[in-house]
Amino acid sequence: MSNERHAGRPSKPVLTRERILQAAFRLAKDRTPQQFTLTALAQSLGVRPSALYHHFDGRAAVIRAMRAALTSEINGELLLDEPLAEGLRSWAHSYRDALLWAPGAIPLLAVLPIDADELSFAQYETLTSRLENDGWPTHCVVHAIVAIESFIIGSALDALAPEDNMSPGIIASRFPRFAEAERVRRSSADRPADVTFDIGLRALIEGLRLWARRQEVGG
Amino acid sequence: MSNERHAGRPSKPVLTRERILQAAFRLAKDRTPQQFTLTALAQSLGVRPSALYHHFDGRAAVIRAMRAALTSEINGELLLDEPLAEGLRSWAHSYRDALLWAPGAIPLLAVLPIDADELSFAQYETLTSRLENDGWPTHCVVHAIVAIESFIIGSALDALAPEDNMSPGIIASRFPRFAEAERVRRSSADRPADVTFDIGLRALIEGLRLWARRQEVGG
DNA sequence: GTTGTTATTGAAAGCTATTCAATAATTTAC
DNA sequence: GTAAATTATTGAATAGCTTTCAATAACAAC
Repeated sequence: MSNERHAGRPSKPVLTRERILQAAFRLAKDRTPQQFTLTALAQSLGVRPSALYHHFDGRAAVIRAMRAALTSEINGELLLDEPLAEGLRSWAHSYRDALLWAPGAIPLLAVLPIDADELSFAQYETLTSRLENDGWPTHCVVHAIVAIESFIIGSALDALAPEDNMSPGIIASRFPRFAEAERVRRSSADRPADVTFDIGLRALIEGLRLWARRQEVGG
Repeated sequence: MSNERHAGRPSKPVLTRERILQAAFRLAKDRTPQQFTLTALAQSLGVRPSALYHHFDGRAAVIRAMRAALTSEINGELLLDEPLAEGLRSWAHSYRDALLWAPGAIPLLAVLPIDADELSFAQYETLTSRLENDGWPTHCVVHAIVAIESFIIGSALDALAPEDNMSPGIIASRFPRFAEAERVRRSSADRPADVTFDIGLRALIEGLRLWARRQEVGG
């Protein structure tokens, strides 16, 4: 029972950046950002909060590292799938999946100033090449990328909301048409938020492609 | 100089819910969520933090009230504009504008569990009616609404990022095609985020309309 | 005028992040 | 092999946060 640790360096190292990050993601899964504290993180690792400062510069640094870890989970290779629309969709799904893997982390990340990293730029470069090679005018490319990314992030936030968020319940009688439409949507086998994401994504990509075509012709 | 206030009820009431909310929005404009504290809010009102508890149940209640205020800024009437696509676009712009009016509030709101309120439901009901009257199949309606709303929220978050967020700067040489495409986008007179939002919104609406049409025919 | 209600201050408890000295184990240097 | 340096932890201390509650003073009702 002498699992007690004293002050001083432990015989076997207790913490690593990886272990801390793992615990951070575990914690983020079922905590609100306010409940995501270094105290709780330390406790889940059986360690004092100050010990974390040997591996990270503080709470914000932990969260930045989490974002980097999530970013690296996005599979940029998928962008090369054929045809283009297919590659875009696969990549977008991979992006959203990575975000949803740690639900509690999304608002956490949304709150920090975003410093686009190396890896994100690499993916943007790939995206740009694919779009341009497919005939998209240069001035359309970044608009398309940002629009898709915005949709992905908004959809991830939507997926966080409780599933019955859109069900008026008692209010149903006062908003009958919407209540019925929502009932229909929820009758699907899959999670409504997932279905909506796929539908919206396809629609957005198709709409952007049509727009880019018109830009091409019109000048 | 005897502006000093003692303990005890002041001669003229110092606080009202409205005054507190005004100050909260002012504060949210240039503070991160972490810096959005009741202490700071109280100070900006020349009052002690505990005084706020007479008007709101706490920090979360203040933020909820801010969300309600923002929601009421969204102009649902615009949904009735003709034609449908035009109404949708006006409404979406009004929605995003309301969010952007208090930039610091967006991450704040994104963090709280979202309890859709009366007013949101009313707008959803209007939306549903418009779409159905325009021939959209019932099972398409809520997917379309949620997709558009996700895009709006994602775009609002995007507009929060520093403007030069996407400019690789020194990294330009390593990602030449993207760097050039982004340079072109930023050469526009308007704020890039605003332009992208309008483009993406049109594309999304067009894509959704095409999809809904196909659903109509195919069953 | 007394009594009750209201809106504030002030004090206190219990969180939090962060800093830094103290400590002990390991690694390095000689 | 031992001394010195480095490393990874604990423990204590500070400062700021939210929240609760008693104390206070003005106003309102009767």
